[in-house]
Amino acid sequence: MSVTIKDVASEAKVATSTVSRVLANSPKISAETAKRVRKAIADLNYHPNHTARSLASQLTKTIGLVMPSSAHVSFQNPFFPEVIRGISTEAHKKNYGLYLTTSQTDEEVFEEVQRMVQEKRVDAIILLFSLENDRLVHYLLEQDFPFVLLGRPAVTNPKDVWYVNNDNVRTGRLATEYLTLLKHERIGLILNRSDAVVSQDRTYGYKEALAQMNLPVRDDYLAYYTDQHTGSQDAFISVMSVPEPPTAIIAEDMVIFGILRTVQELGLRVPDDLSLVAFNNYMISELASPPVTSIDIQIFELGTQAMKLLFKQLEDSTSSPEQVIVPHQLIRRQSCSRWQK
Amino acid sequence: MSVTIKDVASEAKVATSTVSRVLANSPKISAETAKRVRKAIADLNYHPNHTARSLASQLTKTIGLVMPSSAHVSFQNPFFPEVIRGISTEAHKKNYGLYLTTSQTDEEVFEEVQRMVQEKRVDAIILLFSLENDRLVHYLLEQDFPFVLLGRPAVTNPKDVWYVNNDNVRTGRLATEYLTLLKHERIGLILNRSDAVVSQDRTYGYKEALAQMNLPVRDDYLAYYTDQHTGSQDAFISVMSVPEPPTAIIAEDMVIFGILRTVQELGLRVPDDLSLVAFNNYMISELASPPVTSIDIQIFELGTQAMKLLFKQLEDSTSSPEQVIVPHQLIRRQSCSRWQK
DNA sequence: TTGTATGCGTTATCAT
DNA sequence: ATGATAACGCATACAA
Repeated sequence: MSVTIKDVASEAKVATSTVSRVLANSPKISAETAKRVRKAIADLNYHPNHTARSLASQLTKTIGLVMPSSAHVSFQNPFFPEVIRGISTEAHKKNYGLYLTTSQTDEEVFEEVQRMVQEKRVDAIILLFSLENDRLVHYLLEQDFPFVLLGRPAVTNPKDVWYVNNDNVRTGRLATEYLTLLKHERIGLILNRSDAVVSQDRTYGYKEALAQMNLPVRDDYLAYYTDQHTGSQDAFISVMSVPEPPTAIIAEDMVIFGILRTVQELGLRVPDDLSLVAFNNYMISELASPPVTSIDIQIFELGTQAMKLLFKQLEDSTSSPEQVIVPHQLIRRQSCSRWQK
Repeated sequence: MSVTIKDVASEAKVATSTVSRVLANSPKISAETAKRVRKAIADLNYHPNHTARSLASQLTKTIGLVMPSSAHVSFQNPFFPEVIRGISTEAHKKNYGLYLTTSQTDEEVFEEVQRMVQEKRVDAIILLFSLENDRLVHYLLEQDFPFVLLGRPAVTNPKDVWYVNNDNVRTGRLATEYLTLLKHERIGLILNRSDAVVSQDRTYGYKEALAQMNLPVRDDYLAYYTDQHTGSQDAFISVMSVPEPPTAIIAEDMVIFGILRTVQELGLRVPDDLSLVAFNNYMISELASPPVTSIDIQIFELGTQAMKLLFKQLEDSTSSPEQVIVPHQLIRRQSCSRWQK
């Protein structure tokens, strides 16, 4: 078998507890013995067993990452890799590990989270998405299990939960206002699954902006899709097929990309015939032709902030929940133009 | 504290070992007591502690996933989310968890892997990429630690390692041959970091195909980038700037996407002025305008196969290494046309 | 079929 | 400052 703390202890002629103290950099240890122990550790190439440590300390030093069910949100969405990169960067600094959970259905996701919690597989959880009536949030709150939500919590008392979010009512409004300033009066909005809180917030902001300009909210200018790949195309086509179709469309980058192609097939030109504003500012919106105006939401930053918030919570579990709103920014490119009928 | 196996044992008036056996579905347990124990488990809402289990059984039931350093391969590459989805699907069936490691530099990646192994944090590892002179493969081989490589191992004896791969010499050749059949004689190849084995294999296949057609291999038609975002654009521009520039380009989907835009800026048309063949067939190549001909490599399948191979290896560690080659397929779309000078 | 006892590799609590 | 020793929660060899 592999070398354990006992081997180190006997090699350095001390007790295991002493070795443990050296490992923990305990101050009350003589420089003398510390040195001897370290030498033994090096000589034997000893490395503490993580599982045994976890059991004794009751800490796994692991964070559970919960992805949305792949049935709904395509893994193709660059949001997740990027936010995980942010989380990972921060977690790494404190030697925390990342445990990833990915399931097909919402039900399976819930079960996996339940297992993580009940089996004490992780110390805390980051939910990478927020849904309306989210069982996960309720469950974790109820279990008093440390977690951070990425997105706005759709619960009765949001201040009870630690979360990181963009102000998506404002991103929705900003996209819309920008287009109305360009004299657009018929603006379509295409978003993913309607039970996503982010979709709801953006819709709300969109409606606010329209109301402010005394423009009507037309339901046939609104579409939600579930499957990003096929659904978004359908949504676009249906929105464009109504009488007096929109002169501008707002949607996520990934969707805009597909739209760009359909637009071309229809013989339309962007931005002359149709203006486009995207959310999220993935790399793709910069590379598209034409480059697409998009609202940057600082995904990496969302990740680092989430991890930071989680550490805060773990350090002092009695402290009251904190929230962070990451700023957004409209990145203007070449997909919008002034509308002249 | 939470409810343990002892609580269940006393509740059901049996020994802890009996409870443990029921949990393990041991055959030598009377239906009677099994029932009583299960009731106690349900009543107390007992769930075995994963850490304690791991320590006693010396099994973590966790697989370590090793991503390439984010400094090199952008996380934006949809390959990773998709392959992880495949791995996850298979892992889920046997109740294995996924531990994710992501680092900035190659050095950090190595250190993280070392820690995973030494601290026994995972039972096995899947390397999601393969590099030339890969320290990781050598290290894991040397440590006799179970792992599966995604890609072709660049070691002296590949048959020593369990791996899943596409035949990338053939994908490289296929892309090239397809273009030569369309009468192209000047074909550019743009790939990412030159120390990636997949890039080397595709380059090899490309050269094979050219040789077969008695076409010269021109170094100025070849370009490698490290940063996908900016580097690939530079690579394309430099390849197109040579005397007698290529009439066709082969590259990864993500890169093709950027190329498509540059092509438009240059006033060229695809496929009339330039033909394009992509590798990997990400969703993006279908949505591009025009839709891009791409070689599908079944990324999801790569993931499931990797996990299956790993399970095989864990079940019988004495068995000799196995390899799986996942088939590829040319998906023809509208980015290629016959060349007529 | 079931119970007893020991081990898994640490940390933490008492002593000294 | 250091050493014994008891947890931590479960699995398992051995007994019965």
